[in-house]
Amino acid sequence: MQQDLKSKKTQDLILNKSFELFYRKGFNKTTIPDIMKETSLSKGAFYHHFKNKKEVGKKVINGIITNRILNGFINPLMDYKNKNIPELILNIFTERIKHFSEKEKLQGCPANNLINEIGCNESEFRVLLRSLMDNWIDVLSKTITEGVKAKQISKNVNPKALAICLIGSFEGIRGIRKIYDNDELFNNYVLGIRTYIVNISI
Amino acid sequence: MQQDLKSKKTQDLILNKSFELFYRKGFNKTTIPDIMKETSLSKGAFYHHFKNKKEVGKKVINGIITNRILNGFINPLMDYKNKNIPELILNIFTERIKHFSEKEKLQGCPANNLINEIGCNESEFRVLLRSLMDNWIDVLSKTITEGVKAKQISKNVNPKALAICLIGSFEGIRGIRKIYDNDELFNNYVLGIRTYIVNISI
DNA sequence: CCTTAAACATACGTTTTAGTATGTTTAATT
DNA sequence: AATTAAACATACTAAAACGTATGTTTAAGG
Repeated sequence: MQQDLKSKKTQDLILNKSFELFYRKGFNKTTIPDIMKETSLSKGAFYHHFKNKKEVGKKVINGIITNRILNGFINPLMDYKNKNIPELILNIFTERIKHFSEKEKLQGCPANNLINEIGCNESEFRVLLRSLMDNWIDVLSKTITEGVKAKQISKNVNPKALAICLIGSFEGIRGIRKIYDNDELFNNYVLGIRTYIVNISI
Repeated sequence: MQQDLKSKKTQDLILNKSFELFYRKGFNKTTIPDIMKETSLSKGAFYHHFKNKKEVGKKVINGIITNRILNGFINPLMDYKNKNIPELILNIFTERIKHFSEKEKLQGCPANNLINEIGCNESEFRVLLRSLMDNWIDVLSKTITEGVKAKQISKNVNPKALAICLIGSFEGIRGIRKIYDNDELFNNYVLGIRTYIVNISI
């Protein structure tokens, strides 16, 4: 049974380092030798545990990347009870952005990077990324619906449309931020979204 | 002098086909043999006219990609006189999206693709893409400012913040759309942005 | 017309990468 | 303790890519 643990540990090491490399260099620019250097393992180890880079990519999406979105942006939406929902949304989409690390500012969103790099070319990645996005959109829509029900948000608002605009703008800005060196873009984004949210709040 | 014309013609051919390939497969996945196959030219021709793929990339950004943004999204903002500016903005950011070709829906925005694929890793690309974005943000901000002056847009609106939110959401949505097969995302985006614009219009 | 240089094409050398095959070590089982 | 299989390491093959070097054709100029 201890062997299973060791196996799991090396697999996780490979997945974690692969994620870091995908995030930093992009999926296509990351080679298996790159991963080996980063893990200090050998090619034999890699091909013993994985079929190829694509399989690693799929597991990274389903594991690390999905968990990042879940922990950072979906789960915080779940416990909306006893909270002001416009405020909750502002917290998630604007307050949080102010505390991003330099790496997160410079390298954007791992999910969005993958979507843009290979979204339309790798059917298996597409499916995984899509269900991730579907889930995010769904949960956010439902939260907004609760906000409307609670009369905290104008009933003229289409919840799914708002959800998609929030997520889309967030990801778009995180992408564009990658070519800048300062926080002006983020600051303006925060301002613009706040105006939007304030205008639809009751 | 006819030789100059021919040279220009082959260079343009290489640049155009390269753009198509970058757009379809991504910059990193596109190889020089790919470009040669597409142009029906030889490697000799390529290296006679260009130093390497990176130089082609820079010229594609400065030429084709910049012109696409200029023609499609910046120049239409220029002649705002005698026009309702909220309406003009809605036209550019929402009406136009409805008439995108299948390719444009599936492959996203060439500029945004590049930004996300190599934005933080290729300093020379960064600079070019940034000045492109700076220009877009600037012109849109000024147009919005005119809208405020003309009392068509609420004076509570921060023009640059709105500009950045519009562009960011537009690019973000064009990216996410790449993993979907239908227009639902676009339709919801259009709804959400319309709500925003209507709310700040006078 | 002849020379020369530009506009290509072809062939080659080198490096990189994916993937495999085979060897070695480590841990579990009998 | 011996066996066996998993967990690696090392060595190798084949393919692809970049870039160059060299050959050939085409067009311009004297």
